[in-house]
Amino acid sequence: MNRKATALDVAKLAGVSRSAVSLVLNGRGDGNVALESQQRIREAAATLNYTPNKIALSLRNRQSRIIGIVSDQVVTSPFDGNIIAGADAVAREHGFVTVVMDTELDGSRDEGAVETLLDRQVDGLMYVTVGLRPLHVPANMERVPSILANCFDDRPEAGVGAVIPDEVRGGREAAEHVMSLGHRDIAFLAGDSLTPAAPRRIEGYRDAFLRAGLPVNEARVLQVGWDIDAGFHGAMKLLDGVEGARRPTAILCANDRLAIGVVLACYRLGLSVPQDLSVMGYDDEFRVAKAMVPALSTMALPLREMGAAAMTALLGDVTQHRTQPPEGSETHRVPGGSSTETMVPCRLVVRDSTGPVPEGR
Amino acid sequence: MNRKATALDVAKLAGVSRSAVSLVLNGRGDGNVALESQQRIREAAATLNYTPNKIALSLRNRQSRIIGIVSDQVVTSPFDGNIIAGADAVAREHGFVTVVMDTELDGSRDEGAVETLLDRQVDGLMYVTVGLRPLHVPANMERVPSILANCFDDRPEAGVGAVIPDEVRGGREAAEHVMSLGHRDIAFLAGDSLTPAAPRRIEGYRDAFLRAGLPVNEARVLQVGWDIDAGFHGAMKLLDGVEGARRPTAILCANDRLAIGVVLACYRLGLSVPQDLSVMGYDDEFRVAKAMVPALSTMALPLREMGAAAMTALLGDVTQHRTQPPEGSETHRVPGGSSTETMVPCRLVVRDSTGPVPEGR
DNA sequence: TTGAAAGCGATACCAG
DNA sequence: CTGGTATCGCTTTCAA
Repeated sequence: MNRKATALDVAKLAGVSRSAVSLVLNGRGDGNVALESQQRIREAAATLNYTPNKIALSLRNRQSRIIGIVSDQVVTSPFDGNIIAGADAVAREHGFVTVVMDTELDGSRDEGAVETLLDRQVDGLMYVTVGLRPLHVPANMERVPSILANCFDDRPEAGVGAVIPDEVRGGREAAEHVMSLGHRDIAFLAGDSLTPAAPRRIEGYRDAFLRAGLPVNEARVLQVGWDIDAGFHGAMKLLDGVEGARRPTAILCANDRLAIGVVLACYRLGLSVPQDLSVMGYDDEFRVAKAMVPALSTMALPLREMGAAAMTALLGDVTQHRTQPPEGSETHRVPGGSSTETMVPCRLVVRDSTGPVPEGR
Repeated sequence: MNRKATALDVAKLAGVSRSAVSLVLNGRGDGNVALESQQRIREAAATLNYTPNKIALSLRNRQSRIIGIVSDQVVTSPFDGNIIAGADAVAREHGFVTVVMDTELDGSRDEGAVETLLDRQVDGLMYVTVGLRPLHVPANMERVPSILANCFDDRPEAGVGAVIPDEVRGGREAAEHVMSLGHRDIAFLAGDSLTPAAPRRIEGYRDAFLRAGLPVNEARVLQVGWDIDAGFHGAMKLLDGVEGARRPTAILCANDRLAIGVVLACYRLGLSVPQDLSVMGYDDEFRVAKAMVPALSTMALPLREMGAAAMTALLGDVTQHRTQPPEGSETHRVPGGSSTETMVPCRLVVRDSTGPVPEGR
């Protein structure tokens, strides 16, 4: 627990002044400090195991190199987690650290979280949500460069930039995948209309039919919820007691857990996947989609990419911002730049739960 | 983006000195500052929306009020996530903030993470792992108060305290639960022996038989892995083509995903759960165990509690530590106090996947 | 080429 | 009861 070495300790050991230490260790030694002094300084720093105190640095530079992340719910979901992981990796590359505050779905807590983070002098702020949704951006967020990931500003003018997945396209490409296998009677088991994710995926599903010149059978679209049991009961409704020719040949699910429920229902009814019925998930949930029996074909959410893209944009803003302030001018956040909506495409993952349409259908 | 107000601004507006501001705002005003001055100071602070700069505070107090958390893999698992959530809640209550660095299972990165965190002057460190396991504690961790959650020091002397779940007891109580329903031929589908979790749960399973005065049938214990497909194939081995009377009547799984696989296999074989076979999970994974069809009986890991317990112990150490340093003494981390292993019990959750043993077994 | 000094923002001690 | 001053650790400017 010995106290860490300071620049002064290094200076003493090397027999020079603090300033010299600072210069040398920041690469501005050449042309300012004698070469032999530089050498001694570096050695001293090494033996003392010196690293500058980031807190002092932050105070001095008025820049903490901390990015605050406010999250819906990191906790229980792989979703936020992966976005944050992607963001964090980019931040780390640039010498930033992230601190995340989780509101655990208590919307009233986000103002406080932003406040705390701002008090800590974060250089930028990112708001991440588990599911795609409009966000009422906490008031103080605009005090520093900010960005939204997996959510978007609920005000029409879109004050804060956002990075979101292209759900419409995802839904469309999922449908096109099974269509390419010959399926025409395709059901869609959606989550709910509380968040825009399901509606957008459904929109994509409709687009696919439109593009293929096929009619959409609205009775095939069921909004059932998001969990395994919802998938199970939804599939039962679609399949149980329904004679073969009137059954859909493929079921698209709005997430992988629904797909588990569907497969469960199929097995219970003695149906094989994908021989009798093709099933698709959505999300490519870690340790689930790939490990299912059969392994799930699914539409992977580009979570890490979204996090990385969001952080890249944010860091751009942060560093730009930093060099800017003309000392005392009431700089308002410049619209433009990051205050746009960036759509990241989803990725089709074909595994074993989708196959050719059964003979005669 | 106007620069935040400083104590000096408040002092100016109130027409007093910085020191007065400091005293009043820290509750030490009475008896030191005139009442009317206090009033003016408070007003000034309010109108300027003043909050002290935490960075300056940290520098001054040599205490950052930041706890660093190094994690295996927050990202993709609800496991770490919940531990961290529990820890974070406690930290927040005490005015601390946590910053977590995820090594994403790259063991070589934890030294670096600890280094970064230490550079940031964290007041304490916590190491969290996804699965229970022995940990080679990174060298520098001992420079500040530290604790392990869901892992334990691999050195025999146990230098660093740890909070872990009582897996042996969990395994035993899971077995006792189905025994209480009349089951005697009980199989155990374990993960693997790479981590201590499965072996300990198996040990508990054996304990249950021992206590009940029953023999353990070692052929009923299968170490298959941790995923859905492993559960599926494990169950197939146990059930497929095996005549009724020679089948186990209950299968205990080392996690909930294995249990999903087992149920999948049962349905495929035309077996009902729990009428023909009782199935138990482990972990009580969020959005999985409860939503399964049938809802899974399981042994809940006390993740939040573990996180909370670990943070409570750590904070105790941190604050104690702080008042202690006799200025320049080579204080070594005192063994005792938190450097013990705390076992947190798991919680039996009975749902619909376990039931009375079938007639005649 | 080097060292001394001025902040960054806040606290605490100590004269006045 | 109050205000000046040193300090935390570092960077940067300015003289010597």
